[in-house]
This record gives sequence, structure tokens and C-alpha cells, in this order.
Amino acid sequence: MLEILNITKALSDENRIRALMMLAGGELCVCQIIEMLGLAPSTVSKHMSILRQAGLVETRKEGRWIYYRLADKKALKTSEILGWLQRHLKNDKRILDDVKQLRKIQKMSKDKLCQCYRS
Amino acid sequence: MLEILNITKALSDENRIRALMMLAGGELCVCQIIEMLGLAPSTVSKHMSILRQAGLVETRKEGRWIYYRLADKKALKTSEILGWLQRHLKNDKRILDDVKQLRKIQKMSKDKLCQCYRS
DNA sequence: ATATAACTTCGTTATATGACGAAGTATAGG
DNA sequence: CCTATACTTCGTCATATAACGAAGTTATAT
Repeated sequence: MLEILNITKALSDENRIRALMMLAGGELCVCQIIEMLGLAPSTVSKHMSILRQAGLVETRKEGRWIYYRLADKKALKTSEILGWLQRHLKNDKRILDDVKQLRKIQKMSKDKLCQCYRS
Repeated sequence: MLEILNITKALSDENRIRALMMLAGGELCVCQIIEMLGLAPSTVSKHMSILRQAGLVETRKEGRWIYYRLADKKALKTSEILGWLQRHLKNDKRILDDVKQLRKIQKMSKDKLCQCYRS
């Protein structure tokens, strides 16, 4: 039950759903997600850790960068839900706008993106 | 997005998930759900209204009694999720215990059950 | 008509959650 | 080493949510 609740609670926030939908297009660096959501780094970090706790995303570390990706499809509990989300949100206005913005972000240099950390 | 969020938020509470799982066995009167969850009538009423808002359950009125049941299977958004819940919780300890208790409750008279309303 | 019964709605309170900035951690570069 | 960078963790505050009891609503019973 706790496992299921962790998943449903993770999905009960709009920003976390937006992040998941963006990851459907492939792994993203934290700084890209920060730019996409327009939230403080610490806030995004917390969101991603909740998604990770729920088993919805996995991480990969490469030097100073951390990349997030959707969890492995072999994990039924989560992959079924992720599929459900994608089916029912792929035409959502908000998500379509996000995808558009994401394309721009992916063309930006790491340097420019990571300015979000500088005070 | 709002529709999806309404669903995921509705599912992000243990008591609401318990109620849904009990309804998988067929419609229930509010007083039966109250007895099952062991919560105040007003609390249960709120929970059920949240599930209804999300489109996860439907109601039927019969005299002074109100019966809740799972939403129609034709509503894909919700029926897919309800199926997911049932698949992954059917062997959950908490839910199995609830089912056992529900059997006892279903043998009780309405009079006895509805004592939950009397101060 | 009045009372009782089966809910629901409202108002309140305690706890959970989401947001931020400041401080902490780990890695790359000089 | 030492500094800067790319995060994460911690502490705090504002808002959202879950719980309850009291009051309101609708329908049966007398």
C-alpha cells in the first residue's frame, strides 16, 4: 500500500507531472528541468527526489551533472502509470507548450542554463 | 491537466484508496463505508465527494440512503487507473483485512450500522 | 405537521506539502 | 590544495488537506 501511495502522491502535483512528461522525450539534466519548470533549484531537486522515491524516475551521474530519466519499463507498477499519463496528457495544452519550450532549452548551452544556480 | 490532477489527488490518500478497493466488490451504502474506514461521517462524506469529483465513483439515491459504486468502465481515464489499483493492491495486507471486515459489515443490519450517526 | 434518520456542508484545528534561500556535498579545473 | 560549479539538504514560511463536531438538507415515518 505504501508503495502505491508513494506513487499516487508523487503524481498529485502538477509540476512533477510536467517533469515526467518532459522526460518521456528522453533523459534531462537537472538544470534543464529547472529552466522548464521555472522553479528554484532546491524546489526542483525536492520534486525529483519524490519522483525517485516513488520509483518513477532513475538517475545517472556524469561528472558534476545529474541526469534524470523515466524508470525502466520492466517495473510494471510505474510503467503502467507512466503510460496512462502519457496517453491522457499528450494533447494537453500545458504539456504541448512545455514540449515547445523544452526544444528551445535543449538548444541552449549548459553554461547559459546553469546560470540558474548563480546568485 | 486539471482532470488528471483531480484523479491523482483523489488517489493520494490511503482512506480513499481503501474505499475504492472495497467498492470493487460492488456498490456500498455510505454507512457501510463509514463503518469500514472507522472515520466520522462528515469525513467520509468529504472523501467520497472528492472521489466523485474525480469521476472515480458514481452515486445512486434510494430513499434516505446513498449508494456509491465505481465509475462506469466506459470512462477510460478512470477505469484504467482503477484496474491498475486493483491489480497492484489485491494482495495488500491492509486491503485483505478490509475485505474480511467488509464481509462482517455486510451481514449487519442497516439499523446497527447507522448508529454511527447517533450522538 | 413534526420528528427522526441518513447523509452533506460548514467552520475550526492540526498536520502535510510546496515554495524559497542559506548552507552542505561532491566533482572538475587551475 | 583551493575555488567554482552543479546539485542536494535543511530550516522556515505560507498554503492545502484531513480530521472532527455542529448545523443544514432531504426523505421517510408517525
